[in-house]
Amino acid sequence: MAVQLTDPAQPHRVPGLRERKKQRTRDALVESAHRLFLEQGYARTTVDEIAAAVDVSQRTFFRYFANKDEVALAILADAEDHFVANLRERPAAENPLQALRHAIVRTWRELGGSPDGRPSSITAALELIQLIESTPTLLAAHLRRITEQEQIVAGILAEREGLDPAVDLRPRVMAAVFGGVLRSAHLSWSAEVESSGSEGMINLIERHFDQLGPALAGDWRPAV
Amino acid sequence: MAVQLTDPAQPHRVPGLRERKKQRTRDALVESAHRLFLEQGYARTTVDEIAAAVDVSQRTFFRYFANKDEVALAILADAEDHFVANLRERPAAENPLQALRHAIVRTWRELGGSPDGRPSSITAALELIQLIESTPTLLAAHLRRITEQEQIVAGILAEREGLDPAVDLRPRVMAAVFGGVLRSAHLSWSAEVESSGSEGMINLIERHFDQLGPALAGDWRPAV
DNA sequence: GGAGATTATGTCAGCCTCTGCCATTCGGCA
DNA sequence: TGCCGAATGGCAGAGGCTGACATAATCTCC
Repeated sequence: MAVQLTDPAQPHRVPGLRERKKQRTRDALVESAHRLFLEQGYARTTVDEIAAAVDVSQRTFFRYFANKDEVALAILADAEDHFVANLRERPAAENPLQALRHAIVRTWRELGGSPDGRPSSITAALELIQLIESTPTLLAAHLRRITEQEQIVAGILAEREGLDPAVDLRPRVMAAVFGGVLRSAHLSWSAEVESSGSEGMINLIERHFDQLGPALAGDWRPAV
Repeated sequence: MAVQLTDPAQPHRVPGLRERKKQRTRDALVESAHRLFLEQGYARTTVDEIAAAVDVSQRTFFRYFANKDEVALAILADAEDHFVANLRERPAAENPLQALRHAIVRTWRELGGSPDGRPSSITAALELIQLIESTPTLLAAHLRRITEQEQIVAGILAEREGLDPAVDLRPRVMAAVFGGVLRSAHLSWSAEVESSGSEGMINLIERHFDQLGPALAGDWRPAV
């Protein structure tokens, strides 16, 4: 989830200088951190370096991000927000699995298709996924965030279907399954030698979804 | 995975004093750490405290465990080993989903049923699961371990079915789904006010598995 | 436009996790 | 008994992270 630094109570007011400055500092920290992590690795980059790159004290860094993980994973927050929004907009006619699948594919397409001003939020996202898969510490933090997202997804699904998530287990099970499939796709993607861009990622996600039915089917014998 | 400190090359030789001492130190560290974590919380317990409780230097602690997470999660290693062994022993006639389900249920029954000498490895495991769910740092580390386990599970499934895991996505998808279902069950269990023992856990796992089919089914309308 | 209230930032001290290095001690074994 | 390798302890230090306090920047209202 992208942090909302501006006051949400006054949606149409131009944020003051203070807010704009904070946003700029935050963005600069995320960008510098991302660049440094890619250049020298996550562990070999210190918080002091990141702060220095933005000309800010270390203490200030920790006022923007609770820890080093957070600044690294911030890049995925955008995508996650998009996904949640997309899921909420899926037509009621779709069943949960369809809605999830369409929402995630659409999210990747949106991020990949439109270079929205910035060079590309998608490039950074894909770079980050590779970094995550090769950095145990980051992977752990990422997985925790993912499971939090799953709770939200479960809530949306329950709402869609008019179910009480405290009683009916299906939303949570579905969200967990979805999370698993997605993680598996990410892993496959990052393991590829030439990790293709968002097209390759979308392709892998689709293929993994396609295997969900066959995997759960009783008999695996007939080859894929 | 329970660390094997004794020399595996000579299975029938009585381990020497040195090995036994190391095993005792390790066990003591795990036990003390677990007790302290439950008493005062994970974050509020320092490594120094744990080491002091076993009368060992901090430096020695870090020779046994790579980090603080590891000593906490060590308690689940036994259960994980049991599970992997159980999965390998499932008859070939069972399909993957059945094999996974039976293996995990059997694992919990074994741990819960036979108080094997020690007061109860199961009690500690259940306590730990609750601790994990209420401690973000631990949860992150736990999730990372779980996903590593999933790779192993995927390998076993591929072997069972005679598939090449590099080509066929089904083993990995199945392993990821299984991991998701299990994690969901753990979460449900730990959220219960009066978290019943292993019986309650087994019951929840069964119920979550039962919801797997219905969750993936097209139509959710007919209530559970 | 300025006084005073808010808020962001910097500095500093300090705790905790984790690591490398070297000296010492302990168990295994001839 | 004496030697060798393994385990341990102590120490110094890097790096993540936090609380407390002072300073500087912005905002608000007159």
